[in-house]
Amino acid sequence: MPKRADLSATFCPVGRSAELLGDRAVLLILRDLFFGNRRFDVIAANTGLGPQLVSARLKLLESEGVVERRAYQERPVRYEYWLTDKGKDLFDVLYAMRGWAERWAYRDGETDGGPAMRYIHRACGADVGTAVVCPGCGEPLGYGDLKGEPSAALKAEQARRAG
Amino acid sequence: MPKRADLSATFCPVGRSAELLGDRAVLLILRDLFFGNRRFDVIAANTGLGPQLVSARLKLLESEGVVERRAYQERPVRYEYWLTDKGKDLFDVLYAMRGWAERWAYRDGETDGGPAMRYIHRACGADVGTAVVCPGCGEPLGYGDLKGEPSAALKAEQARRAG
DNA sequence: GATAGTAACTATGATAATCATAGTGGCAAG
DNA sequence: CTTGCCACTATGATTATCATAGTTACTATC
Repeated sequence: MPKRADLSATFCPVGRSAELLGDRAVLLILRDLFFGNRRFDVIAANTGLGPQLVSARLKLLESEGVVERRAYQERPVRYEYWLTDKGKDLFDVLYAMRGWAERWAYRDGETDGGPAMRYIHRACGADVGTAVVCPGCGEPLGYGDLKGEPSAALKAEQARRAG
Repeated sequence: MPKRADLSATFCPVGRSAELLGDRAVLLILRDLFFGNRRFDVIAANTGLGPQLVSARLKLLESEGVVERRAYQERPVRYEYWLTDKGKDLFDVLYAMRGWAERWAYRDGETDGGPAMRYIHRACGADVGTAVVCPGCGEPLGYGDLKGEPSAALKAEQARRAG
């Protein structure tokens, strides 16, 4: 590839987002961060990405202010990666991607009846399906309002990757 | 690059979406399609992508059932690209990306006071800001419910690209 | 009827991002 | 003092991307 064209100059908001989010590695790493995986090796294993790519993307995300590197121990110094407020605010995007995939990206019989990832509204306990507004209580759904539960098939896959 | 790793095998819904959406060119083309640009050359000019990339991605989107190619004239045969239902359902993702960028991706003074792209709820006329539920009437917002109006700066940029 | 124009692509070659695999540095535990 | 853990960096083959130019199939103008 040549140097990838720079979109940060555009005034279009989708273009600006695409500059960061139009990258498979970035999306997968963000997914893991939202899932609560904060360690380098865990992210690398679970995304299936090589360490070089993970390293490059985490640096990028940090420079964009989406991710923050925190030492969780000295001697030897070890780091974890945490989402900043700007990063947490990307939840809506990932949640929309998940909703679309649940509706369109699975063949019949591929999931065990339900969605690949089930979300429960913490406030009222309702299964929200793929809605952006809780079907139980009508509240808008954002980061922190939801509790995710992977299906059996997804759990098995994650266990396989970690192992 | 080597052959890009295949994510379509994963059970994770974000992974499946990322397989298609984790690509700058795909996102930009989708943006244009939602904007109502359906002609090859218009899309190429407005996205700034080379014709080869546009061609490859439109073929991909068509094979994924997101886009449909329709002849709008015979002799010579000319095609337009239309979003399918599966494609239109991606609106939530692009809208979430736009919302995030409006909140985080502009420096002060870069936009002329308002957002780069303003959305009005057709049903009640309210400016929805970056909300997923109309702040005026409380209805959830989806594709077709909104009317977009680019800011002066964004309009100027689009005119420049088209010219 | 030769030339110019339009729309939707395809062809070519240089560049650089990606993957797989292996290796490094700092430290603790056995 | 060897093994293991964790967070990376280094290397080399592969291939996607960009910029630019060219092609195809017509219609319209001179």
